[in-house]
Amino acid sequence: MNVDQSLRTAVKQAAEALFGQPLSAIQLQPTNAEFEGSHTVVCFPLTKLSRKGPEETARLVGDYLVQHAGIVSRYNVVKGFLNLVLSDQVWVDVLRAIVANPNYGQLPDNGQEIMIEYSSPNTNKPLHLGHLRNNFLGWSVSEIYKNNGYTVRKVQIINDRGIHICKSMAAWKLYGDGETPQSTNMKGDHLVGKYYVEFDKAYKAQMAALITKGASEEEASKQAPIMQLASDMLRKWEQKDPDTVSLWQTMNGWVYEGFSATYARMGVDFDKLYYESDTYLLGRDEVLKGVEKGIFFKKDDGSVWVDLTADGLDQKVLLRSDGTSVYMTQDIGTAILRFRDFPKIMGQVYTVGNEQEYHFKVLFLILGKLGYEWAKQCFHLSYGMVDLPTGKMKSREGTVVDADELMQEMYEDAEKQSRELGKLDEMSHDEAKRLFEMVGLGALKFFLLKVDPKKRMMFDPQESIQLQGFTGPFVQYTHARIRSIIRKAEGMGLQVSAGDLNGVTALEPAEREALQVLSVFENKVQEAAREYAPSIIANYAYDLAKEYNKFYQNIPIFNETDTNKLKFRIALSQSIAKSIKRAMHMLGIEVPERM
RNA sequence: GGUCCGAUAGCUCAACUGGAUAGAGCAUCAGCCUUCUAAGCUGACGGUUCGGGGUUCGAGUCCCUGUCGGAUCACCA
Repeated sequence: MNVDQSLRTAVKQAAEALFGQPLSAIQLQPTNAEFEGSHTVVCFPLTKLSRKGPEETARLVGDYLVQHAGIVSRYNVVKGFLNLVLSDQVWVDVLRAIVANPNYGQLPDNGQEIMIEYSSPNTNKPLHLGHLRNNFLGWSVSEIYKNNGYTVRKVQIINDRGIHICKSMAAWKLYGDGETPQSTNMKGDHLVGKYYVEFDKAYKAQMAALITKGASEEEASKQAPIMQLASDMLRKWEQKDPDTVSLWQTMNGWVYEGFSATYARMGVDFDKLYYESDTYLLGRDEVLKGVEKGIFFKKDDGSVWVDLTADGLDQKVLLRSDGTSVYMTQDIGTAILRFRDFPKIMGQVYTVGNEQEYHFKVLFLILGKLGYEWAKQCFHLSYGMVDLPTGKMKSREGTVVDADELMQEMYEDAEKQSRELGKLDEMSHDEAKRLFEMVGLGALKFFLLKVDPKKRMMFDPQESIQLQGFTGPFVQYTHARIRSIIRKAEGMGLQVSAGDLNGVTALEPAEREALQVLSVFENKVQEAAREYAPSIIANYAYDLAKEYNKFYQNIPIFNETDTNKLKFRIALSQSIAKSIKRAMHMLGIEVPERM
């Protein structure tokens, strides 16, 4: 039973009966903590129908609800706000329904399919903090959609082609001395990234030398030998020169090996990978077809453009004058290919930083112009940059926070803090290690996901390793506490099912309040999908844990001698633990049995 | 310069899409472990929601305007 729904219909009936007119929308909100009640009807909009003052209107509705709607036991009116107190029986029924539903928090299959893209790295350097926000967001939104009843296809596009990878290749060829991940004992992505940095160093030095010899900055940027080597490699790659392609394959292979280790530790995965090297030609074909159909136009130099001035944007290049693809071309091809591969998907979500908002605006417009209906169902999940206290992250200046290093630091810090707290007495070595991983990564993921994705956020390392307050470990700890209770109950032979929740008639305030928070879980799951916002789930998980801790602190469960009440409390605890676990899973965070 | 975001407690973030006296955490201070895990709980302190107008029963939220910060407007990706 859904309390909100019942209340809405009840208020609707009340309004019709009292004022003789149908009511389109009802404003129902949680009651402020300072007043008695759980639900509040905002009565100002009703005054137009009632032709009475807000307070009198509220009282009329309140009286009607107490008399006619079985679930409202009393009410109070503050200004135009009608605060409703539901009978405890209603709350017991709510818990009964939750206990009876093993999938509470997960909505039934809706038959719809959706594709979500995230990660999408370049293959010339390792993943960093920005990628972590991206991956955690994309993975979490996927889980949130699954919990809303969708079939989800998780994908990424790997930018494995282009000048950036040729830069690492050029530097390795010049200075690499045959180094491999095996010979250096380095992760492949880090090794390739090292040569990307080498390239930049050499490039800068060569440019400086040319400039002192009198070259302009632009000339120097093109004439630097190492850049010429990289450009040459790109040309050779496009001509499928065997040596170049082989080196490209080898170095990309190193990167993929490194990435898969990073993804494994991050706990993210994909249903299908797309490679730019496979899709850019399709994109070019589609663009050429568009030229034939008159959707795009060709300039005298042979370059192909789309005119978006009618949509308030500019003209945009789609093929260079030499016929090669640009970023946009590749994305057009990828999008089309994906809808061919997965014909049932209704739309696509692109998890990409907000610096690319313009790009996606243009992409979706172009796909629409090409006649693809699904273009309307494409959504750019645009998220803000992650800032450091020292300022913006810049790979060139070495101020990036490396993903692998950060995860390892979080692990070590979780270990250190756990030891200081003396939490490990009864734990095996393996269990302890799993716990550090859970807590370290949980802290990191929660920290990155608790903020509204749209907003730029600050990553303070000191704050991210906090285990107290509004953090992942706080929620994990609450779960472990509840599990401890459940174990004790099971040890006493107490198993609780929905049918056992009869004999309770009066609730403690702390019980009612915890139950109230528990009861809105599915609303939050829906809201999170609608907003593409894991932060809604993170905030909810925190609220739920916080509310449980209040209950835990106030009411000693096992002091209760009335078996009915005892069972009620255990059922409530159990349900909250399960909901915490499910909510945290939607964030990609595991919860421990003890900590 | 055009367009698009953002600005809320000392710091990091909320605020159910226009509702009540704007809430959490961190930090600071004061309490609570012989009772289910103190990674917890309870209190105190902390606000001209960037400034100025407007809309209405009601504005952090909507409109106008100014200030500050950021992104973007490439034959880069």
